Amino acid sequence: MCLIAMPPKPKTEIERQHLRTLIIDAARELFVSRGVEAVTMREIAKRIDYSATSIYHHFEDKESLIRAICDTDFLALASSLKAILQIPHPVERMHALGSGYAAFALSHPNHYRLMFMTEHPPIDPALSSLKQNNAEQDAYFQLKSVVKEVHDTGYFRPELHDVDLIVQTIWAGIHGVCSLQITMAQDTWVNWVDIAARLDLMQQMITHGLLKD
Amino acid sequence: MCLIAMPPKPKTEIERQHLRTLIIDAARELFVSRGVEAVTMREIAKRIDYSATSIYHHFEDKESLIRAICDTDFLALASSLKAILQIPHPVERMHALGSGYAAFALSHPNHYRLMFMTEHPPIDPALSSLKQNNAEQDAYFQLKSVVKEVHDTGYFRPELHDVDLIVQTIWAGIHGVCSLQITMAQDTWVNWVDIAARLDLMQQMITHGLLKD
DNA sequence: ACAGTTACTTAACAGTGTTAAATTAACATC
DNA sequence: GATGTTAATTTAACACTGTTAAGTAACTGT
Repeated sequence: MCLIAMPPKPKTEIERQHLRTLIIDAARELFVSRGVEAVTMREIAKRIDYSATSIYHHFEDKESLIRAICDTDFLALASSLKAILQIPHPVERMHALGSGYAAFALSHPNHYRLMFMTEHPPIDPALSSLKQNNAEQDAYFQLKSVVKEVHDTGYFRPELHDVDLIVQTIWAGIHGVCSLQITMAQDTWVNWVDIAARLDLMQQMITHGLLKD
Repeated sequence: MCLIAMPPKPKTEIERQHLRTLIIDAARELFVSRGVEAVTMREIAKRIDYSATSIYHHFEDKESLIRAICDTDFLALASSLKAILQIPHPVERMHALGSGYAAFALSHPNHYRLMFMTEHPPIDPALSSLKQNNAEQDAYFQLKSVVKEVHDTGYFRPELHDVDLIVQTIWAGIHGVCSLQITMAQDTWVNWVDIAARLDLMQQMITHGLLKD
């Protein structure tokens, strides 16, 4: 009987996975509530009653842990947008994707900050379980598909041809509203208008700015 | 004669200011080239041949130092836009302000990251030397003035009335392009189009989206 | 029964921002 | 001119960080 040190038995792969997700979940919860930098490895470990060192058995370093979380969050983002892909009219669908994306960003600000507002070392695709160009897992691809359809149907202004350019500009617009809200909403220098109104005007700007009259 | 310890004489206010700006300049240079988090207080001190501790005589902590730098950078941003305010036609001027802002962001990415992409504790206006609502010092005010003029001249779509809302949306658009570029340009997941083209389409989106046809 | 592997632990390292306790120099006063 | 005060700066130290080395206990295969 071991009361203090509680050591180990060789584990099955499934048990290893279990601890791995235990770490991820604890870390995510802490990261999300207080931000990545404020949370220490020791704290994550304490939360699941392990020593800090044991995290390093499952993740190379803190950055890897962060990216593992990002990975599942990219998936979560794409999943949260899946239902929208059912909307029949492509322009409506494009609009709804923007709103859905913003809803994700604003309701998971710390996830979002991690995913799109902090620089990460270049991704080793081998380590990521995410499938690029997959409508279930790749949010960029989801938007690109819709934009392509809107383009093919001839709704865009005639001078607009580069689908990637259009996608990246729409993305930038929505991202701009969300990221400004996340970092600067507390700032008193600016007299901030309601976020819903800002998002709405951005959407108008996107439609009026890109679509034929 | 003191060779090693080189200690102090009571300094005049002007000499104090001198060391203060010495610290700021050294810190800025390091921050800008490698980012805030990567630079240590000891390193800044070594750069100007002082001990780390002496920085704390001039700045309460690292965050204060960072904000002092931000402060001068906000001023630099507004200054860099001053010439644009001479452009006679308000719509042209609005467009040029967007380009000028983006040029600043993209040529000083680490300043920009500090100014608009990282959360700071709420500003104590007493500690800031910046004058709000001043055309020489407040970039938000600069844009707002132009937008107001465009609005008063009746160029905006008739349904657009809230000047702050318009300003914040234009800002979000340009900021979105710039911040996405700064954090994600290295990301290989997305097939990035040339930044100039993205900026250009955003500007088109702004004009077509907000102005009367 | 014994080695080897696995899963973990404690201890330690090198570094961080920051603070307390000297140290030294110039000034003001007697 | 000695003396005490004050200001500027230093070295030493603290509490903490991510991370690594070295150890330990339990299970496995032989």
